[in-house]
Amino acid sequence: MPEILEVDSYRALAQRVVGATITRGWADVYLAKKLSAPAAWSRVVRGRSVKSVSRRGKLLLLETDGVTLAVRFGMTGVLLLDGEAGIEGLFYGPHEYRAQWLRGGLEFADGRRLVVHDPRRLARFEVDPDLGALGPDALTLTRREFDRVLTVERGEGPPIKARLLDQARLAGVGNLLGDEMLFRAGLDPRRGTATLTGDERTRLYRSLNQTLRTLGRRGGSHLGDHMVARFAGATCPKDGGAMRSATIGGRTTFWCSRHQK
DNA sequence: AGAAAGCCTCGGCCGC
DNA sequence: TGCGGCCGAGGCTTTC
Repeated sequence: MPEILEVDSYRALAQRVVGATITRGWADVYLAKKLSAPAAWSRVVRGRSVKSVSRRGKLLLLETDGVTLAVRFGMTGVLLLDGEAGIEGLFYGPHEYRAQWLRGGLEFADGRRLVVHDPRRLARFEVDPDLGALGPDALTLTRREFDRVLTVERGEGPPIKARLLDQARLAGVGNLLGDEMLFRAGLDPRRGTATLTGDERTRLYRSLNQTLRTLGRRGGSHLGDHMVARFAGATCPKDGGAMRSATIGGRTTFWCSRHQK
């Protein structure tokens, strides 16, 4: 579930530990998969103090004196601070938290605990992540940056949906946000990226911003207008057209056959 | 039983 | 025809 909006709320939660000193860190073998060894996390984090907290796309960043600690949340990761969730609830998966699904975290000198709850174990800890591998952040994307996101080297380029999900080009948009912004922009997700006209690019840029603001206000990536029609045989809530679905960019995609051209 | 909102790797093939 | 890089498929993992 975590797309950029959820991770941004995790960031806001984690902001509260700025200034705190880490006394202990732990991680299970999955959470530590990108590290040299499972024990590396404990070793690296001990004694560090948190200088600042930020986010790049779906990656949460904790700057400490010396290293940058990062968290990827995968599909079901949630950040908890002393049992308080960074978000309201999960769309998929359980709507409850279980101790057995706490996969790792940090403990501070003041007694607080920041932990990752992740039933499906696709969340990952990282140390000094390569931020160069990520495109510009979707929440602060300028029009100029967006035009670069849509720049294609050859031919028609990938389907526009696939390009929006490509974290190396644009950081933060996941499957649900991608579908919602295309739904609002009235664009067929299968369209080759380079086939978009100037007007369509403008429409999509506005839709991206509007989608992020609106769903941010509503409280999550799963609260988009097209969500009620995310099943086989659904009818478009906007114009009653038949909804279609296919795998695009590796993810299940839904769109309206009538107003998304 | 099948599909799931993320990410990573690999192999095929596209276009120069 | 050769090559680099792009792009999609598949896998990971567990749950409902």
